[in-house]
Amino acid sequence: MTPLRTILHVDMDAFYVSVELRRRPDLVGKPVVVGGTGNRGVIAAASYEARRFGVFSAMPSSTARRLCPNAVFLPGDHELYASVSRDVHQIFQSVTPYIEPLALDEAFLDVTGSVRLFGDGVAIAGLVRDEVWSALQLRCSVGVAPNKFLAKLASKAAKPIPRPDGVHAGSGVHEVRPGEELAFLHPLPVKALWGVGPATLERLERLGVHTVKDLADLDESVLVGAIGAAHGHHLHRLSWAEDDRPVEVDREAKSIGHEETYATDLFTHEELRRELVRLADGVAGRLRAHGTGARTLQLKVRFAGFHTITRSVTLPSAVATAHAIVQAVEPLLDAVDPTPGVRLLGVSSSNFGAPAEQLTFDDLFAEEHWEAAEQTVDAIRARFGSAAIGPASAVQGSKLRLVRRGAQQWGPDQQPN
DNA sequence: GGTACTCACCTTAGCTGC
DNA sequence: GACCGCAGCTAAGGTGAG
Repeated sequence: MTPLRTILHVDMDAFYVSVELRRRPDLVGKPVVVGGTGNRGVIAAASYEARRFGVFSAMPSSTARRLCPNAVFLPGDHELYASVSRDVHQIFQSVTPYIEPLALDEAFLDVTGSVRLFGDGVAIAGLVRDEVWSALQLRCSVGVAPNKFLAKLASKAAKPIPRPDGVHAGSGVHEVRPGEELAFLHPLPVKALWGVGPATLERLERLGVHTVKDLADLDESVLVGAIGAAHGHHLHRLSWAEDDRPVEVDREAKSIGHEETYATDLFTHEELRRELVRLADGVAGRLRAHGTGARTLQLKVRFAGFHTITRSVTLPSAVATAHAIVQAVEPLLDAVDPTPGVRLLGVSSSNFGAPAEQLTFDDLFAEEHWEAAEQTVDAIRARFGSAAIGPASAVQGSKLRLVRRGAQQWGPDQQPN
């Protein structure tokens, strides 16, 4: 029997849009979307007024334009949202040190040890909401429950509701009390469960499972047979409101990667290599910032028809320079036929460890020089910005294009005419 | 016909060493 | 030398989340 916990899930309401509205108050109450402005972009966030027209995050920008032609489309500013997110987390810190960030706009808070100081979970949720509003002029919804999974569903139940006739205010805070878990959980559609996406939903519906109760009543062995052992056991436990995962304060990243969709497809190895150098440069910089290196490097290629392949290589020792990453990944890229057209290229790194431990003396000597050079680049970027300097081989002729991290978070921008 | 980016985790298959 | 079972690793693809 696990001790009773009080977990909050705090979810900012239309976060990116709300941050934009602070500097564009003239747009308050209007349909506003933030995301990729180009035809290959997607929506990152939509105001509740835009949601009334069926516009939601992750929707292709072109679809959103069709559904809501009057919406104001704003390009995203990832660095600004990250900065505001840090301000929000400062407020969380005032009620508990046990914070697990899930994304820029949401986090779990374990406030079990804070109730004696601040009151019960609902009181703490109210405190957080009030402080976020008064300090930052941002709204959030809070779920209160004995575990993470229920807290997350509860925060969703507290959200504003966009309907064709208008936006209806949500409760702001929703609590699932101990003993009331199944009454809250079982009527929900099964796709509300964390871990049920389109593919799993289709398999579950083939078994006649539509609600969480249907899933709970299903024999666990049937579920495991349909969706696999790990996933099946996990979902079965969730359907009975069982979730003892702790709020993890210091989660270490296990992979670091960059990928980019291009406004127009690439057809030559020369173009691909140039993009590979840019991506490797970005990945290497982040590896060094984390004070680590990576042994496994993965190349991702998405072709014009959306078919995607991955190719990976595991090195004998970890690397942390763009030079070494390009050396490792380039042969994988050379084996790819780009003639169908490449719309996306990505490089990611995993299997972290201290770099350059097992190299030969000659390798080490050369790698040390690259590392020193790239550390100098890090220092220049820290002072003058990430677009101030970059590898010459990533630049074509006079067309300097050093995109800062997050600048194309939601797809390529609209192409100038 | 339209689908970004980043990260985590799982499954399956193949290979290697014992 | 051939084969088996097992564990561990790697590679590739898939799924899901926010």
